[in-house]
Amino acid sequence: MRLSAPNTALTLDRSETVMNLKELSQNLGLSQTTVSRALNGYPEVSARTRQRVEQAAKKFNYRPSTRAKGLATGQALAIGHVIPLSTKHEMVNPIFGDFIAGAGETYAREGYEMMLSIVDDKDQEQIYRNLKSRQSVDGVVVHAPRMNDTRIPLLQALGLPFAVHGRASGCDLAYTWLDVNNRSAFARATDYLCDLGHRRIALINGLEVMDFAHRRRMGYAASLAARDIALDPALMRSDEMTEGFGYQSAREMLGSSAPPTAIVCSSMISTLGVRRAIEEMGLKMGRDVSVVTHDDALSYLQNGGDKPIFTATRSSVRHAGRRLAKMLLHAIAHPGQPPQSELMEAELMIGRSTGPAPGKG
Amino acid sequence: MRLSAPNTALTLDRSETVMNLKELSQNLGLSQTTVSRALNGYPEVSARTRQRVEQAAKKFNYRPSTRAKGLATGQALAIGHVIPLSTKHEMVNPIFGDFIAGAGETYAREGYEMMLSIVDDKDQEQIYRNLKSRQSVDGVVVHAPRMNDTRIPLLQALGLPFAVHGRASGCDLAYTWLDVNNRSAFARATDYLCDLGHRRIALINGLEVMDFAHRRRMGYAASLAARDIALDPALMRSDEMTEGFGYQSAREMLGSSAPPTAIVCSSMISTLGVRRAIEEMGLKMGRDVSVVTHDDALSYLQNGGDKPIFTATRSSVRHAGRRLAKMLLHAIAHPGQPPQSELMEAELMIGRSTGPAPGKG
DNA sequence: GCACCTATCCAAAGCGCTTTGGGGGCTTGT
DNA sequence: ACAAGCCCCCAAAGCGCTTTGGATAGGTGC
Repeated sequence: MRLSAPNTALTLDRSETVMNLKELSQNLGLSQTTVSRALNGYPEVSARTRQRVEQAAKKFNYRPSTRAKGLATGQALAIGHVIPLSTKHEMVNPIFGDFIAGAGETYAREGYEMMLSIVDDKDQEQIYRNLKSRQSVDGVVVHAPRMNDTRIPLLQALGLPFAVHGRASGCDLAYTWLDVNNRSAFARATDYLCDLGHRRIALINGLEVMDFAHRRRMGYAASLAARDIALDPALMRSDEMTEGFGYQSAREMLGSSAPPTAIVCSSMISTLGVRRAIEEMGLKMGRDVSVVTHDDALSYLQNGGDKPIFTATRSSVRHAGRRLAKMLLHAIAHPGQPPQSELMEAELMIGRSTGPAPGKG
Repeated sequence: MRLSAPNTALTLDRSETVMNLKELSQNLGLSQTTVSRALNGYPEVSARTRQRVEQAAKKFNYRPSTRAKGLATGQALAIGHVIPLSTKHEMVNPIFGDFIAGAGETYAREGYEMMLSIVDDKDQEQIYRNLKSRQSVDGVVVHAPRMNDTRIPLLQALGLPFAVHGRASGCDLAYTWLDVNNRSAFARATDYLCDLGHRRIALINGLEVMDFAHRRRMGYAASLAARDIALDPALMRSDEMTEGFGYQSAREMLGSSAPPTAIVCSSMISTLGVRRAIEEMGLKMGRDVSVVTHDDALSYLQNGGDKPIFTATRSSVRHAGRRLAKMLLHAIAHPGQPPQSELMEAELMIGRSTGPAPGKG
């Protein structure tokens, strides 16, 4: 016997069937053409008729089938997000949640859907070809671009509209992108530490095949170079930004014979590991070791308010999602126009994790 | 004047055009029927012809249009994931990334696509009705069920196949679900602490309108009750599981006149905040304060290997994603069958964050 | 009163696929 | 040699929508 919840009793029967345009128009005694036009805001329909149609549509809970509409119009009203899966740790970048939440807001507002594929690097090309030839999306967002990323020329060749979250150094094509100014952010972070008297400044970075990580290192290096501080390979680490990586790196570097007095770290998550290492070693963050991190403003990892825990270069990845989605939809709606791009400056927020270099206060 | 039609724009070579069945079959000198059958593995096609067709399809990079195929078959070959956005902090649950990575694996293997909507609670019902009437998905995954969750009867009434990640207490309908045994996990965690001599054990829990959080508290309470330890409201917190919440709660409770000697925490993220509080107060985790957390085995937050940092009840949310996706696809493929469900036991991993109660070692 | 608009509405042709209902050839059995 | 039986293949209908190219009716101007 089927149990019935409060309001389901009557709906169970009719519920399985979905009303279509034909039925709706028969119901109204109108042609499909007129009903379609009424609902899509065409002018060839009298106000009275339009109102009747809209009421009936609401009453019968009618909404056009995406598939049929797409087939007829040639649009998918969907955007694909292809999220690369880091093969090494099978890691899904923790920022995707927030980025996608931002993008999703925009899509919802514009009537688009979001299609997600999480794929291994080796399958990337196939996926894009699939998306194109199956025509399941009107465009795609490229996540986590690498240096000389091959996806960009591929998408351009395929003629599938796309927008990149970040940029790809070494790729001189024109395309739609939105990026944080990683270079200047990390230069400023390093400058700030230098100004506090630090000379041995470590960099705990993401994988440097990733474009953002490469740019961050450039910024870091430029800042040190400007003060004639030589780069010390022993103070530079680069890997996937897990908590464990931050811990491990900090632990090793701080335990070495020539430890850094400050650390610049590429991710809040890794920074949590850095803090763990610092405290485990009986040091005090902000006094014995200064830390600057990059903060993507993730919803579950707020870096304090007035007095942030960490000094950080801050840029909301969620906001980036919203913006980039808009840019892509714009590009899709105006195919002729040259691609837009946007470079956002991160703000340097001074928190409690930095202080004068030991012995220089 | 009409602007350049879609395929005449700045057409980079041939790329803009996508081959369709008609062209492919003309190219082969076969009917669409035969080509379609050849590609879909029907037996009415000779091996030789099938091979010819497959080769041509590969050569021309032909793949059937999802829309057209869906329209013809009535299937969407897509699953919807509707992710509720916590209105309070606009927070996207950090476990979604890993869950979705797991589910995505299954979908990819079975030829399904994943459709994501991130929506405010108030729009939930509309979204599900939309998904149903637009027929854009064959089924949906319900995330983050609450107690007496209204989505379950709604989906049942709509006749849209669904699977729930978790369960909804108070909902006595039969439906497909997969859950961790939260109650037993937290009972065991609490038992373990009690066995170590702890009597003042705090609970830092998720929002208790969420079903999982409610069950966890039940487990915690049952364990204490079994030892005649009274519940102390001052030791129980419940909110969204951010790092800040963990910090705040631990800070306040540990700083009170009757502090806990142990803490059970519902999330690794919050636990990082708990650790921060502990260390900031000059206490030592595992000696002054014991901590047990629940570990969803997120890819970027590994809890050590042989000697985990945290004692934890562990259950891979990614594995849950894989499994639940399979169960949903099964339900879709076999509409008549009664719903499956699966209760996974979390394993209790002993780490370095727990030790005998102070003064009882 | 007649030609001419304008305002509304409609029938029918696709969109690209699957699937039904045949229908030619070629092999068998007798 | 003829009918039956297969094996392969095809033409055409249909999925639910949009859109083209009229058609109809009522109002206008002369």
